[in-house]
Amino acid sequence: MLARMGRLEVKPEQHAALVDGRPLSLTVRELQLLITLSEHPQRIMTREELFAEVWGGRPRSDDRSVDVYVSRLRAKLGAALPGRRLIHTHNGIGYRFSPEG
Amino acid sequence: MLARMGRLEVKPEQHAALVDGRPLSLTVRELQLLITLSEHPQRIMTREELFAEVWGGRPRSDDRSVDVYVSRLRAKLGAALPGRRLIHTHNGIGYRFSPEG
DNA sequence: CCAGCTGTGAAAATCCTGTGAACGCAGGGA
DNA sequence: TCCCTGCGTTCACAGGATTTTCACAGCTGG
Repeated sequence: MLARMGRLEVKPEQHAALVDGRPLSLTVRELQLLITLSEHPQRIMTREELFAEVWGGRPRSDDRSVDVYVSRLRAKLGAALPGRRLIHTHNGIGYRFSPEG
Repeated sequence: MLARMGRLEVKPEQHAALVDGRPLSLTVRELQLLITLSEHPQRIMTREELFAEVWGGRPRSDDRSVDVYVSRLRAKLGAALPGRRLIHTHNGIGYRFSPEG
């Protein structure tokens, strides 16, 4: 379970995510979220699915944790890979990880 | 309930429609409409039928929602599949989804 | 005590939806 | 031919819904 997509590498067993070989400084939650997303490339994942994988259980109906962590993750990915948008929003549904454009 | 027609794939349970494996960015309504149409290929569906499936209930007599969303859907499908017309108009009746030409 | 992580609330930004109206097009009749 | 009519297509917009981002307080480990 190791993934390389372009300049990004995700290594769950090493608790690491690398860009051009350099580790991103992600928190545990951010890394779990990135791992979860990257394990299902091009697939639209609902908030419920993401929450279940990263936090466990079901989110409160008004829980915004997933959104907040997607935002934080985007900020760090965006800093390391300017001009790329790896995580796409699907309004009313959830998020999709797209390693290639 | 999964449908593949040529380069187009409709996956209701994943809230997704793919062209060549890439998700179209459709809104919920657009996707519901595409799902409904694609579940009845080659069949002419009236506005009333489409409205009932996508919006629920009956449309006002002068409601243009179906037409507007067919137009929006065509625009996005046309962008992903140039030169193809998947949704045909049947004047005075409704619309027909035709995956093959 | 300090530094960093976490989740929550709320404001700001963005997107979706339905509606009215304008536009285009084809057919019929004068 | 020209005008009118009916119908479908598309544009524009306002209101509402959803997402993004920020700030903050609690917590933890050093």
